[in-house]
Amino acid sequence: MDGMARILITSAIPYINGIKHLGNLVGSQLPADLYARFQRDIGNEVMFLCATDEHGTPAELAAAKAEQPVADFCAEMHAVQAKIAKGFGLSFDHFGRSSSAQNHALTQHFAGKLADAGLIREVEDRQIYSNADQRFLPDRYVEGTCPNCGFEKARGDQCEECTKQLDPTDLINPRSAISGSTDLEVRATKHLFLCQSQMKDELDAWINSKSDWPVLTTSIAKKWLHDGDGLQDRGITRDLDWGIPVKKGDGDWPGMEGKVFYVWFDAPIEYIAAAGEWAEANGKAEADWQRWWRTDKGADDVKYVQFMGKDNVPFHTLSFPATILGTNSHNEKAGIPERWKLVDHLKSFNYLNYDGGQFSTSQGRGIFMDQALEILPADYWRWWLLSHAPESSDAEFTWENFQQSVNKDLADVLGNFVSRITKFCRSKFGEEVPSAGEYGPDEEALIAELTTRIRAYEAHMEAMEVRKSAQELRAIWVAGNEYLQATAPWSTFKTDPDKAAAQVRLGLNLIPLYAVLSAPFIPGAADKMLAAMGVQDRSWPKDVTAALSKMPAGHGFTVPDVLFAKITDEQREDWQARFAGTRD
RNA sequence: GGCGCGGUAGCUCAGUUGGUUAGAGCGAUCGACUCAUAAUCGAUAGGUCGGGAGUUCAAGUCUCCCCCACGCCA
Repeated sequence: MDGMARILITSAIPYINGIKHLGNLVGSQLPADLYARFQRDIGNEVMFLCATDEHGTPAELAAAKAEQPVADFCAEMHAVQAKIAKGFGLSFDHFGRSSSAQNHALTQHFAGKLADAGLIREVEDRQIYSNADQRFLPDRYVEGTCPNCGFEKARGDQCEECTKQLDPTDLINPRSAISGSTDLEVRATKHLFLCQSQMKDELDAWINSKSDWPVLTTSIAKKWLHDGDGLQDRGITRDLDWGIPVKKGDGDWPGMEGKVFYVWFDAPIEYIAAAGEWAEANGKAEADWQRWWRTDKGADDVKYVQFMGKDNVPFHTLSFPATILGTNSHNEKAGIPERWKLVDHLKSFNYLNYDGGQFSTSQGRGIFMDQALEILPADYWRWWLLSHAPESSDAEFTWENFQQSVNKDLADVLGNFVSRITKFCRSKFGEEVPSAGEYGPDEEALIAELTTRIRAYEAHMEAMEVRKSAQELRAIWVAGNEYLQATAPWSTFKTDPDKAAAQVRLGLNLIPLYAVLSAPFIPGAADKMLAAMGVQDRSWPKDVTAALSKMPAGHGFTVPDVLFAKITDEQREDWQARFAGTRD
């Protein structure tokens, strides 16, 4: 916190196909937002980027189901996701789209660089083509009878009944999962593979240098690096219409006409492209976004942090870095200055389960982001999800736990604190900060405790220790209640009104302090607190004594409405029943 | 089957490079207060740290075996 640091933050980009559930939210976007808000609040320069991941077969099929052109479908779903993200207070500097012109250009650019570097090879392959659908079918979109167990709805990649790995050509009576057509044929096709295996040692050394990354992150990466025959090359193209056309930079790629890049290749590049979209949307120059991503153009002092669920770790620790490292080392050899930023810290999360099972997008099981906002304000969800973030292991959402935590932490400890001190002041001194009395040992002790705790809170936030941060913040709220309980201004008032005035003055000043500290977790309530207190100064409490004088004697305020209404047993039971099944 | 992450009070979790009587929040019980959203504050109870063996002066913390849950891969 000495000097202004520059922090680049990206959250795993959600797939365009439908609204995400709370498990997705807590695994990437929400903790990323917490970190972004905190870094901004302590005065650092932040670029927080996210986007929708729009390419691939699932998007095409969802669009077909909605009877829409896929581009229209994506545009519509992007708007829906953007609106919900806003509803949750996700403070992206830009929420982009992997289908953007910027991503097309960059993806083709990187592919060209990798080809120049000798890191791309062409592979002849035979794939199932559906004449009725007029398209190649990805393995899992071929259905048929399992040759192993006879299950009639086995998928071309694996039989879900006997779990045997399959090749689509193994299936008996194969048919298209899209149209049901049996008019299928095997056709020869050609695909590009990224030669990750060539970069195994470089990636290994890089991962090994990251001693401060979560164990979850490095263990997944090392497993992929060393398991079996080691890191495998991966196909980066597909025979689809919807996607980024395969090109070598600006030029054509002979033999690859009509093919597009595979989503996992273009999706992470969208992190970079989103910065370009940000620049375009805000009337900025190329240099303005490049200073975040190009180490040869000012991004050297940027700290880049990624947030994601554990399922995304392999792509972010191996495939995307292979793209960046391969490009950079090629440029170095060729004497080209262009260098791209690699991730500095990768914060990964386990899964959040729902009431004894998994959240499931495909089965519609659990609570989805739009539904969550329909029943409660974002702050309730933000607080519970973040204070129970699945950091060390999978975590579980239950309605009982949610009700209990939220009622206790938000309504009783924080909300009621604001309520009790403002109402007491109003009844004894009116709606302005009383001026009489001086601070004494009780107040000094409180300030000392708060200082210690705030420093601990900052350290946890800086380290992205989400649960610990929440715990410390809660302890800071509790300290206010302890102070009131110990000094008891309602008693003091009877014998020494001046002293009570000083106690109330301090109590009131805790509200804007709490608002600023809590804003990364519960931005909505923080705004309400500051507004009610008539405080515009949102500066971070580097000095607690100074921070506790934002409401000087005579400063007017209003008693805010109840900050957090409690969740009643009836509501809980109602929601429990409503979200017990699956969504259509 | 292989690998990975976990298995610590009723519940959710902390436990740094092995070191005095294993901690927190919630819940429970008791008490204090009555300003407040029947809120708050304090105290107490509750754990052979999944099981077993080993290393060590000393192990929740290291080693080995086993059991359970979850995940990834075959």
